[in-house]
Amino acid sequence: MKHKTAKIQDVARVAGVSTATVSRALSNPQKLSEATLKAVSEAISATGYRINKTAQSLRRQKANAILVCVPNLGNPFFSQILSGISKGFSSTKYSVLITDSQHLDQKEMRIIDSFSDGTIDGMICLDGNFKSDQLDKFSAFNVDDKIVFACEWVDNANYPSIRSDNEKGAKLAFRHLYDLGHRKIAHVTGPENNVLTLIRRDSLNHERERLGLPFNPEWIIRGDFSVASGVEAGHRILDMKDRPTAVFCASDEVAFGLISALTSADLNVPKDISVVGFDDISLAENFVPPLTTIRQNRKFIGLRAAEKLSEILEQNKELKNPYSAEIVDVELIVRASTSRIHVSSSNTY
Amino acid sequence: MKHKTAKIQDVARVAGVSTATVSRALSNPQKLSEATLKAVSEAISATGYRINKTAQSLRRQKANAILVCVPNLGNPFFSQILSGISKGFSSTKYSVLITDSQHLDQKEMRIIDSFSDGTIDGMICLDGNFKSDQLDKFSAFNVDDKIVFACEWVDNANYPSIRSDNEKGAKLAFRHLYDLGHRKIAHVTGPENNVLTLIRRDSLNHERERLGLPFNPEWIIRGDFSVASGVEAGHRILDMKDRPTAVFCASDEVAFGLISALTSADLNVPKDISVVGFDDISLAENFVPPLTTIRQNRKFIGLRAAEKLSEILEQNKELKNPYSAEIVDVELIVRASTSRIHVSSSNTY
DNA sequence: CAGCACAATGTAATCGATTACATTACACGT
DNA sequence: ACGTGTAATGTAATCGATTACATTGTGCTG
Repeated sequence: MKHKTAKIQDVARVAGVSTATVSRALSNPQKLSEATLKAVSEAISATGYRINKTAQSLRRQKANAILVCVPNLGNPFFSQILSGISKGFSSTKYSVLITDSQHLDQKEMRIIDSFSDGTIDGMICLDGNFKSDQLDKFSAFNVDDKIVFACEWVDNANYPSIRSDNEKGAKLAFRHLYDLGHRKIAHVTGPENNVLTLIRRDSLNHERERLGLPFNPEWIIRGDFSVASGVEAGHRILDMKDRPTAVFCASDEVAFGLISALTSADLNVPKDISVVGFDDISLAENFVPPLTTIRQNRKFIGLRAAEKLSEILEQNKELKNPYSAEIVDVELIVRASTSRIHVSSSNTY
Repeated sequence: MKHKTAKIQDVARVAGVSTATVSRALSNPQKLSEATLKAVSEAISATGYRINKTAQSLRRQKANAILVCVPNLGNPFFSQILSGISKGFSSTKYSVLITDSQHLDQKEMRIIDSFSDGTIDGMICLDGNFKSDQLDKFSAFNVDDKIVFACEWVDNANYPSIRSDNEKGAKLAFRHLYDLGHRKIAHVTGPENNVLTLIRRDSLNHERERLGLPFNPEWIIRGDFSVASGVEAGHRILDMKDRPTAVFCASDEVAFGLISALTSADLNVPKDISVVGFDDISLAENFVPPLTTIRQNRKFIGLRAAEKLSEILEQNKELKNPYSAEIVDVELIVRASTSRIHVSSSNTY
């Protein structure tokens, strides 16, 4: 028994009104009399009517859907953000689409296509890796004002964004190590062309200079936020003649990899080397040892990004500050992977 | 300079043909002459035409979108599956929507609504927690044949599914511990109403009985796949008078929490207690100690689920085996969290 | 060369909801 | 009693692509 689902015509017939009235009952109920409203609502129950969103979208020229562009869906870092975004849209009429931009060539054109074929109304972009010619295309196709960046962003481009206070995070991490007596502090960065890599590294270098600490270029180790790059960095550090006494990692995963490598080589964290992460992913608290790290409120960032995009899409008049970057506070979480510098491991200097 | 995007009418005018011809050029090029095809394709470039998928969907009565229902988007376990699913659909015309079913009441009706309002054509469900009355609704609304389960599934319900060989996984884990000399083997389960919990626990119990090992009901500890429940289980084990010498955990996260709790209490894993996980999430390899676990190929499961749903949605004739469960092989990955039983920790028995 | 098959293309209805504009009816002021 | 404003509702065009059916033209057969 397969019923063809009822359409607005059927409801109209059953209620004894026109389709216009049924439509109004749904979107402008205050324009109708009590009696008609009741008749329509009964007809809707009677027929089991469900609105057809495709027809509605076509007529209204609005998809009621947004896209989340994730640099790498397989990376658990993004799941919390996604969760926040999903929550932020759960009480709205928007559907949430996802796409993995990692191995997507011509990603900017794919995105533009989704806008121009009417699939999406807006986008939250967790991927800050766009070149200026790609952004120019966004402008050329008039989609640039329907994009919000979250976590990552693009420098020198006027897009609204929600992001952590990375500068403060790096500074907190560095100061924490400094306050524990560490002077030889290494840093495992993110990938080279990444805004987060830059801002965290710059903030760290700035603090180091300000405090007049020694600098050894070897101590800035290229990573890519992954566990594997942490392991790799661990091996590099083990090989150094002038070993740092503490390492600030650009992500918790890097810190895990690093600790794993150091531990396998019979070094003790934090006794021999202190390690600080960045993110405070759920496992950080129960790593061995529990990881000292900078907490980013990823779920909140996702939620706010969703709210911000909603505002933009629903706006009737101009927003006051459409292009502002909203900076979300971070927090130093001290656990057991850092400790006061051990005498034997500190060089005189 | 805001261009109204060209529609099929515009292309038709520029190419000097009818809209029908343009449409055919796009979907049935073999029906047109070389010359017209060329004219149309030139007109398309000239006008910058992009098809309007909303109009296409309305006319074709097909959304070209699928929904992935995730029990908890914030749980990194699902990110790999999502990544596989996304990859599986990346070369198709389907968009991928996501929804978090965790705190969604009437989730089955929300899903049915998405089907009947034309938002989606099919669904991949990672959430096996549906009661039979909810499934009955799926049948009543004729959407039951457009759903594929992945990882989890529903017992006694005829849905296609892709899932790991959980039975074998539990058996491999148990046998591994047995072969290392362990006889007192505990198990931290998943949440009570979960199919994975059941199948893994049953498989374990079955092996235990088969091998005639001692059973202490205390050794079956309720968990919920989370790190926190692993920590909790760790405390329970520490309090036992008759401690197990090895623990098989229903997930890697549980194993991490457990190891973390045991280590904090100055027990050594694996020397004092061996621990096996399940999943082989990316961090397992670099935990301290590296975790012995059962590898599930989550990305592959996601990919296959995508392929299976595609087949179902594109089918013209009946599929041979629409309701089959596809079982994906699992693998025991031996790392450093398990070891041969230590004499001092083994009771005579 | 009539008749027919078939290939190429056009005409117009259609998918289902929305909404500008038209109509109706009733209330109120003069 | 008549004009006028307004609330409630209806009529029909519209969003943009698809496709059943109609039409045209070409070549081939007997």
